[in-house]
Amino acid sequence: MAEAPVKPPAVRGPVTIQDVARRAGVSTATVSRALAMPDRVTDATREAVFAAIRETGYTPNAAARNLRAKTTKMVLVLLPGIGNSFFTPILNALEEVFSEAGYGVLIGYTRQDRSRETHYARVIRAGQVDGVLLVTGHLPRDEEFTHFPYTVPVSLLLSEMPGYSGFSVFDVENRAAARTMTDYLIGLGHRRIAHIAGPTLNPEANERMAGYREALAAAGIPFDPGLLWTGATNFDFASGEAAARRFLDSTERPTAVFAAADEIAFGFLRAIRSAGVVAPRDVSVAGFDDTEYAFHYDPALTTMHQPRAEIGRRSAEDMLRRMRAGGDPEPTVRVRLPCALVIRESARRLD
Amino acid sequence: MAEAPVKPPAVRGPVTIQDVARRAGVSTATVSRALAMPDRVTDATREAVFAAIRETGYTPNAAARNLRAKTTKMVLVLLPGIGNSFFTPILNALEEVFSEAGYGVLIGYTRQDRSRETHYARVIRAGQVDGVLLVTGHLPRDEEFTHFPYTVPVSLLLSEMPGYSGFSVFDVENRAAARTMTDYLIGLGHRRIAHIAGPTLNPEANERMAGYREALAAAGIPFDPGLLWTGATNFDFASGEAAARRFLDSTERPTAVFAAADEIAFGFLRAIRSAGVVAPRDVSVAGFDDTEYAFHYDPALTTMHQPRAEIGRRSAEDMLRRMRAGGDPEPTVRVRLPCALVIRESARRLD
DNA sequence: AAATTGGATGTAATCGATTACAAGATACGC
DNA sequence: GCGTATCTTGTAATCGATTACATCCAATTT
Repeated sequence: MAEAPVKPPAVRGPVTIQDVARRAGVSTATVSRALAMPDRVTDATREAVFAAIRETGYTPNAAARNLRAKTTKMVLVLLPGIGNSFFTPILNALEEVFSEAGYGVLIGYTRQDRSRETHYARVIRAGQVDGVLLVTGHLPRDEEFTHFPYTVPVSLLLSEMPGYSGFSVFDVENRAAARTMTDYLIGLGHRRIAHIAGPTLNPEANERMAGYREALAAAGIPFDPGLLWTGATNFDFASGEAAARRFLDSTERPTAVFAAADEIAFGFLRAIRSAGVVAPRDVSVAGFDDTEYAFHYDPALTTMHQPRAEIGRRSAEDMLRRMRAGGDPEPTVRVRLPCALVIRESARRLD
Repeated sequence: MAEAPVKPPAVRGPVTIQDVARRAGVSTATVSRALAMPDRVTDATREAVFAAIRETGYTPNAAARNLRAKTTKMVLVLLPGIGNSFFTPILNALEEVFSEAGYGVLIGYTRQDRSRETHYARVIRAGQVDGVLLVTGHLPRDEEFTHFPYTVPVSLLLSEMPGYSGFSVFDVENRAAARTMTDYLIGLGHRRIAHIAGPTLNPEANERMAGYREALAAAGIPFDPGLLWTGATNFDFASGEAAARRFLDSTERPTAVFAAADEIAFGFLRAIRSAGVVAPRDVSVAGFDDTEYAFHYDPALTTMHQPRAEIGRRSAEDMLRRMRAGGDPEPTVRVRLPCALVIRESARRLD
């Protein structure tokens, strides 16, 4: 008899409200009430119920509760599924707010795949979630989304969908931010400034491009189509590398390059370095996003800070408000946050 | 009459199996059967049911199904909630396999917070998920996890838990990998090799440290405690920066530094660079993980590749197998994958 | 032509919680 | 001492699907 035997949990298998009621000597209704409205039962009853719950290790069955309450306490977050480290702060903030409020966070990666979009649309229609947050840049191509009102509240994060309505939108002032960055580069004395644009079909990418052109125009610098590098299919390293080939092949290279995303800038920086071109010595480079690596890269990247965590937090709070409203047509909101210029090492004053 | 009015969906609000049954002129049992076992109903009936489903836009209610079937088709993935870009490939692979199999992926960030761990333990006990994947490095401190068998299958990813049993474990050969890396640095002519260890309490960090010491011993290099830099609280930039201060203050600096994680290496690289020390010119640096930035950093990082996506995929497949087994005590597995040395630019032969 | 077989379908119980309603108990006022 | 208001608790319906069992009908066998 070397050690005391480990005492197994009192009850194995699913403990139901019936078990608790029997043990506490009350009805299931009373157990339910003791849990939901503790002050509607006598002190003695409450004690007995809680004791029985403790002894049995009871946890209410979620499916039964959901069925009755027509609510699931779950939200679905749809992400594109590529370049995910960018989305991490958003996801983190969302999980923080939602789990605090007792909601579970279901994630779905659509990977731009239509069948995966319909898959998740079915999850929504099946009443498996109380709300949906789209961080994909577009609506799932499914009937669920072709008509307003939707069965559950829907929010758009980081991008808007002109022409559609019925959801809250949380994004940043892409155009103004790109304008600010370009103004900054111009202020450093640059006049031949290239822009590595994001995906052509992406609204944010186009806003950033517009901001870039706006700044040039305001400074009286004629727009040179040869310095607008499009063709990116994503905000990723590869797009930066493609741009680097263009840069290196140029007869007259730009003195500054403004990338539509940090990852694009990193891909660009790495690729030109292989050719012996170093930023900021030989060319100034700026990014957009202020991802965690912007600070830690070499050179530290001058970029526009996007308040990703704040977008996550605020959209989660708005979603909670709308979900709690029940079926009522709770008003949606349109939140557009400013970005902040973060000056680091990768761009410098032109000699 | 400028445009054709948009036709709203046939039915608004939740469509139940009753609605479909009524419309198809059959009983709810038949609808259910037409869906679950199409060959057990006549062609005509099946047609009628499917037509009714199409017309009404019916989707089975998940809660009702879960309640009856005692299954939720959901898995919970618990993550530490810090340094998340490292976990992204795992999460991606998990979502891919699970959603393909019709399972939803619920994420939870524990942030090492006890209350958050119990929160998610309650989610598990409530029968809200059919399986749990822990990527947190430790078991949630909750009664649910103090006794085997658990209510649902549990798997451990990236770390093991000596002394506990009942779950499948998927990790990498940390010790052998660290040995290989250290051997490689020794092979480059280095003898004063420092190791920036991971968190003291982290088993993987300790295995890597053991591999480092093993290699030194095998090469006949006496272990110098002054070159084992502990004190990291996480596998993050900050720990690398702290190590950099130690490096810069050293009277006799090591010629090579092996960091227990890529992010630690990046933090180290950036901090020494501020002091004018450049890798690999002045010091060779190696990492561990092979995160996406290892390739894109400057200098490109020599590191050990951890097959994160494969860990995600294989653990998901094992989990599916165990969940499908129902309540039977399906055997667990122990998968330990090898890492691969990835030679890039940050470490070089000692002159 | 009657008996038997098998396939298709319907009826109703079931999963586990919540909650409207009913009933019982207690206290209070007259 | 009795009626009424208030508070507590129990009974039973309900949420929407699945499925064991019963039933019905047509095809096959004798």
